[in-house]
Amino acid sequence: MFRGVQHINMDAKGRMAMPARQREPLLSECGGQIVVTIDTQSACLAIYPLPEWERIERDIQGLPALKPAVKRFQRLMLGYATDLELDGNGRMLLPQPLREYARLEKKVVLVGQGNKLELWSESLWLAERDQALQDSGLEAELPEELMSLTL
Amino acid sequence: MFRGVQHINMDAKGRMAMPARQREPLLSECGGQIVVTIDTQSACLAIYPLPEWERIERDIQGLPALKPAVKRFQRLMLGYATDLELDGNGRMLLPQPLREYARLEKKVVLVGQGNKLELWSESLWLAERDQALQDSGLEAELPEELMSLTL
DNA sequence: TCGAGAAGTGGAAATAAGTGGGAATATTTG
DNA sequence: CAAATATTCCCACTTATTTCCACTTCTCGA
Repeated sequence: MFRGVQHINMDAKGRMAMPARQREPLLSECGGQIVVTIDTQSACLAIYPLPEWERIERDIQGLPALKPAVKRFQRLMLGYATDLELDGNGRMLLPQPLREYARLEKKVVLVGQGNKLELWSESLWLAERDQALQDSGLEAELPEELMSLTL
Repeated sequence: MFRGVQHINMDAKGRMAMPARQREPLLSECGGQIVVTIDTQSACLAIYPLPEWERIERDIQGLPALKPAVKRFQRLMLGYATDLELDGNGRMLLPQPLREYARLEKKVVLVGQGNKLELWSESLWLAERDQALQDSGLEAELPEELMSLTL
């Protein structure tokens, strides 16, 4: 399970050190083999351990490809999906197309989401977070499902 | 069950001694494994014993993620959720993103809330408490659910 | 009121993590 | 085919984190 928010610096070569806390599970679960793709809803990347991605990939390919919207979704998710390995120092080298998609600069944020990690540019993450916090302030805006949660 | 309000000092490294009163239940219930996340309504943190958090996590992940407001809520709650353990001296080390979110300085306040603990900066806690006390004076403002309580 | 034990606090040393640079290898291009 | 450029791999340094130990303060009981 991936949890926690971490602020990370990407170096000039596009390398990013995977924080030790997340590195352990990645190495033990899949020997450091991961898949990175885009999030089609937001300008961020999704990072999966290889076995988890393979399950998702099957699900995506099982969708009815005749529907144009589904087909487009498949193109994006599967198209951008890229195999990566952690190098000897536990760093990931992010390919340029992915970096561009998520507008990643030096400062990035890694966010645990249970079965996957999300990677954001710091500025976009802060904007997203503040929007979410505002939402929570306006009770009227919240879907009913949220109101009935027992926290 | 966590009860009581306690004023605590955080040291320069962000370490905070869990009061002995709360430490017992935490150690027996989950071996000192806890999860800390943010409260999206207020600038404070929520501290759960791991098993209790896992229940909540399931509930949150079961929500309809297609609604943008729900997705944002999930990102925040799951993203900030961080595993922690009590160290040999019964202290918690709070990660910086969480400390920043709740604006925690040296003086913090730990508030028992039954199944969880809340952690506040002392100054924000005092302001929140005074506000809550004022609200309670104005009966007209209180939701119906409150009015029907037997205290 | 004094003493013993528990709880809280602080800091230093050891270890681990993060960062940057450079050399070697591969790739592209003229 | 050679030169220039890009990529990968590896090593070394710096910074941060963790662990451990020792001291102080508080609490409870005699």
